[in-house]
Amino acid sequence: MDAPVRHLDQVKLGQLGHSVGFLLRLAQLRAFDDFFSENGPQGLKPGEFSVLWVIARNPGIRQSVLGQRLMIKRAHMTKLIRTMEDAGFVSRRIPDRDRRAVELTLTPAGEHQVEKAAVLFFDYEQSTGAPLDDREQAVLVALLKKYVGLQGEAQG
Amino acid sequence: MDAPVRHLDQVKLGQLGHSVGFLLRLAQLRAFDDFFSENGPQGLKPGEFSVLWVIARNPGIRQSVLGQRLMIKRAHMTKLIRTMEDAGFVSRRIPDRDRRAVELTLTPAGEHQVEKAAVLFFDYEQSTGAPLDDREQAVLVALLKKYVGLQGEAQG
DNA sequence: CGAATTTTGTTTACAAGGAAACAATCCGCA
DNA sequence: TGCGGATTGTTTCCTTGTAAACAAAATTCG
Repeated sequence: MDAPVRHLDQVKLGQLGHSVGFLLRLAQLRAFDDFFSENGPQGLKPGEFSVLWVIARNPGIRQSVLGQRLMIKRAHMTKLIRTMEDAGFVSRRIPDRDRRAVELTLTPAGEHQVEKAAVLFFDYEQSTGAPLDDREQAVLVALLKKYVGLQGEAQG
Repeated sequence: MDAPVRHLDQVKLGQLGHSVGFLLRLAQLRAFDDFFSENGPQGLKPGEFSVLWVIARNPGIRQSVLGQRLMIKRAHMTKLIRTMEDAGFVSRRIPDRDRRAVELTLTPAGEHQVEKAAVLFFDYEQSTGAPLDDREQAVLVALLKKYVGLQGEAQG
């Protein structure tokens, strides 16, 4: 116990190894890495996919509501939407009732893109060597939903 | 079902609401927000704390090993360590056996800072209105550990 | 009505983090 | 010994995301 730590599994984490916040960060990085090793860097990035996916299920959704649900800040959402608009995937509409707002819908190209990407996005989660079996993964999902307050939401 | 979605809990997430990757992102943001609403923006940031904490428990740890364990990329670790060094919390030492490497230890000021911050960091997780009870939180932690491959590691 | 406040989105400036190229050192092996 | 490759850390550049100030429209409430 005298030589400096030089190997990964000698590192002592103490309480940190039991910290929800720390483990969440590691887990997210892992999920991210898994995703990118499956689906190369081509195609939609996770954030872009989630935006298109939610617009597809909620046509005409307001930009602010979309941002709140996905926890994307307004400043960032502006850039994200502009990128998707430039790519020809979403169209913006200013409603008459509230001319500050922006209502979002997918273009046909956007619809097509989401369909294609959805297969990759939702398949990799199961197929990839996720170290959890189905039961464990279900429990994890349930706990995370409760943690983030996503319980009785409309999900259809 | 005709008017555009304008309220948060009307938003339909579909499969996305059951996605581990998506939920992990939301959860991490929530944990982050919780932390910053408890402990103001003063003091150590989460990344800085984790670095100091691990150095405290593993004096002389190499910068590369620290980065691997905390999943911090080398380029970023360089900046983090420099910041901590400038703050007077960390000292760097080039060992003779391998003059590429850097061995890290805390200064007395660094030790003191970690002690002080640890209270905040580990207390907020329990105390804050975490929507999970103790049992649920324990299960969540266990599942996350398994997910990230943090099982038999030394944690003392 | 009409001034103060709030909401919505954009812009601008910045911080956090990652990718790639680089320099220095060490290791393997003929 | 010495050359090729791997490791370690740094630098530079770029992407992602945030904070703050702003503009325009809507809302509140006297």
